[in-house]
Amino acid sequence: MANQKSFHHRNLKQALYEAAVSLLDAESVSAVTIRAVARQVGVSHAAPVNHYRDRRALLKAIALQQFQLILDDAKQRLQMPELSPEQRIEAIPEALLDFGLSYPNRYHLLWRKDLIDYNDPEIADITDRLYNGLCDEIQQAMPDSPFDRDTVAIALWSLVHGYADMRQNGMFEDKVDAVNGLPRRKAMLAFFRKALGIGEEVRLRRR
Amino acid sequence: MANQKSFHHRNLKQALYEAAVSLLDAESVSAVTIRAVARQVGVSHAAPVNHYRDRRALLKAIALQQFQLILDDAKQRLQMPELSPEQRIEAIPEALLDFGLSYPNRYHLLWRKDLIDYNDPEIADITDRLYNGLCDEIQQAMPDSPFDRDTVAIALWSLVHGYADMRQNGMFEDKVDAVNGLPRRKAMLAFFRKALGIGEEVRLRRR
DNA sequence: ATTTAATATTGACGCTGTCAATATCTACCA
DNA sequence: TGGTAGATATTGACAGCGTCAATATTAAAT
Repeated sequence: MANQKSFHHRNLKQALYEAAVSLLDAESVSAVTIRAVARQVGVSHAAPVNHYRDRRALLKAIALQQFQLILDDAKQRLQMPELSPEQRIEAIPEALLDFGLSYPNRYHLLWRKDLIDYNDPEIADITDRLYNGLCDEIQQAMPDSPFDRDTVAIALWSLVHGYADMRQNGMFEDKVDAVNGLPRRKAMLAFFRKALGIGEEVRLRRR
Repeated sequence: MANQKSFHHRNLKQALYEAAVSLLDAESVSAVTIRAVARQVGVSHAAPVNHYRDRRALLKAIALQQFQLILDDAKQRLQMPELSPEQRIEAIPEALLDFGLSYPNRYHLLWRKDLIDYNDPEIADITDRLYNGLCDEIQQAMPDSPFDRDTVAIALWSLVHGYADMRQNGMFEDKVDAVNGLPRRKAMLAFFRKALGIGEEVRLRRR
């Protein structure tokens, strides 16, 4: 007999997860409902409870995975040879920014405190790893600064988070800086680099 | 006869608005439901429809009012005499930041694209006024820059928005910079000011 | 006073998350 | 092999939500 469509889904948990992410990317986080995900996979509305206790558990699973993707990307950037100090400092922010611009809905979910429990040990662990990683690089690259590590880290994090969030909600567009010809995102980081006080200045293209 | 509790609420629209803001501040935007607001005011669940077409209309009214408060605050800051160029540039960002830290739930609502329609003429008008105001001040204060106005405006806006948003979701706390003794929020702006290339440096307190 | 417009109520619909009771399948053990 | 225990899925229910339609009440205008 054909076991292709058995009563028991072969890997329902995985299927639910993928359907959820798909809905998240295509629609928004509000479209990621237990029932919609179940419908998408073709099971009954209460089937997911065996794999995800409730909606928040499903969203947490998604968030954890996305944080991991960002962390992996950042690690990979930091393994490149011969990085300048500012490149090392900007590795994690760039990873956050790339992710945020590539997957705006997933990114937005990561910072919804009504949906994600930041006191959850797993969530706290991975967000701490990202933040502490940034602080470490700042400490390494600029041990003498009129600001403590946290100030620089928070400023840099706020900058990329703010930009990613505003791009996600459509407030800004991705134009090119009219003076130096850089994409806005790069121009913004180059501007910020002046505050770091390390690295080269941006050269004027005209004027 | 006592007209205190007539069938027709004297000013239901205002009462609904106030109840909604109260719920928003005390709980979160998800607590601002048509039915909860109606309950709070003591009318039936469908009474609000006469004053706010639907939930989004209610949230829009709140958002408009809050944007106006921010704009008014910014205008007031800009009317102070003898402002330095960087003070003028930072007036609107500071107004955003103050508001965001004072009313985190209201602030968060302002940037929820699933709840607020940024193409709505009134919303677009007031957000444009804020953004253009910032650009104007930047243009005035630093006409010669290796970055165009928008880059500087977006960087500054992103910085304060990112910080306010992360404070709102609890990622950061309001500590004091361990090196220069400034509150994080001020230290962050002072750090950023270095990128502007105008104004004084922050002085070290120790080290 | 009577009509008209504004405003409020009641009840319904389909959606949601979640729970309890039931059904079915898998796996393991006698 | 047969049978049972545990995992997994279904069905049905409940309350809360936004929203609409039908109805009732009040205020204002004629």
